[in-house]
Amino acid sequence: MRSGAAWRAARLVVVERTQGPRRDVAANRARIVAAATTMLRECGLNVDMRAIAKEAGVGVGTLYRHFPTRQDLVHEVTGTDLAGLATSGLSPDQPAIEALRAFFTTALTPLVRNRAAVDLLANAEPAGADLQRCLTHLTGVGHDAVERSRTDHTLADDITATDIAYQFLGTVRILQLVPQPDIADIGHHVELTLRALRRHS
Amino acid sequence: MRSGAAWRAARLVVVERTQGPRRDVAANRARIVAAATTMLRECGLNVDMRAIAKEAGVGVGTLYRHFPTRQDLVHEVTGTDLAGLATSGLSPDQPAIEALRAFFTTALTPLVRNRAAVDLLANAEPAGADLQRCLTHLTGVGHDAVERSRTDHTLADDITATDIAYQFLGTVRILQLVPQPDIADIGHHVELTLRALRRHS
DNA sequence: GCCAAAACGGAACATTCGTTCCGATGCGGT
DNA sequence: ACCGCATCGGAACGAATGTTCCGTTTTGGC
Repeated sequence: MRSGAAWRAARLVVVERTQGPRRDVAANRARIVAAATTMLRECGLNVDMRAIAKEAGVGVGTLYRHFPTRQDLVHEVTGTDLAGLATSGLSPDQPAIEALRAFFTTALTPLVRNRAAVDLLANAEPAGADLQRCLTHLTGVGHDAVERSRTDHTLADDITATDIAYQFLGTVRILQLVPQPDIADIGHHVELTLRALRRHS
Repeated sequence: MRSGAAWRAARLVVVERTQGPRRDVAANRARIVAAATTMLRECGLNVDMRAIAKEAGVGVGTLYRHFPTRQDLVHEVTGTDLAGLATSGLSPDQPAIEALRAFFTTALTPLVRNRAAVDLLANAEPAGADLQRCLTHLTGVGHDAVERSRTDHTLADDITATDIAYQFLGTVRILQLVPQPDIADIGHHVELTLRALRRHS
């Protein structure tokens, strides 16, 4: 046990951090994010944290200091790829059906190259928090589309906002099943989904 | 250690089993299947084997003697509920689109009350053996439908057998997301799916 | 009732994976 | 160059879960 005098001497060296984080901290964080991005994209949500740490060239302790839980890391990485879904809505000045086509295509295109993001939407437990948040946003978009269709009548009358949200997630699942989907596959399956929603004279 | 004479005496009692399994064996197997059916239906694929054994009133050892791996048990139980999918095809003497409606409805109705079966189809890894087998059967049905449509022209021209299989699985995912789906929900979402496949004059 | 084989129960083992802990390391201010 | 503290690496922990093993119990033919 240290004496009181020793404590006082030690305290003299206490220093305020003048600015920013240490250089190695920032570098490690960047390497972790880079490694996690690559591995989550390629392997899906179920990647071992140890594997990510190893790929990043750091210890698991370092990984957990930056991202206390697995979910924190997943959010950091999938946030980018889900942005097209989370931030965008229907562009104005278009019929409802065309706006939905644009929304679906824009949201799905970056998704299909990211297994983690697809897993998040296609395989998550129906009660999961992430999926619920996503459903809320999608239902909001669906609501806008139904509203818009009240003037342009491009959607079938029996389509609800919820239907649109579910159809989106069903399309995500379908694209997860297509091996190595390309732009044409996305276009085709979006087209089929739109036929389910569109008004047919 | 036993003497040689004792061994010989012991061997005299060896007897051929005249017929059938022991009574308790059959009873235990039945109880295991019953418990597993209930729990898998209600809780989905991720039920603890210990919980199934406990529910059945047997030890885990007994469970594993009857079903060496979890998959064996799952197959035993979901087989019944997937039968409508695995065994049935398109009924004859109907336009392709009507036959598909009947097939989808018949296959989906028993499914939605069985979380394990839904998990198997809606959340399985795209590369999983179970899903691949299912896809094969669905594609076969899809092929028949496309073929039939060559004479009755009730499906859109650009629909392929694969599209039909994917649309079915997309619908399973949608019904998994609907909270407590009833017959009306199944009918509605099947109807939407059929609009994606049907020819629109 | 006796006994050996069959079946049983459930503790123990093995593996996986998220997370925590702590002694070693090295950055940065003096 | 020194030294305290932030940071590091990775062993260790704990929980969940599939599977095995073995001492005990039950069954059924004699």
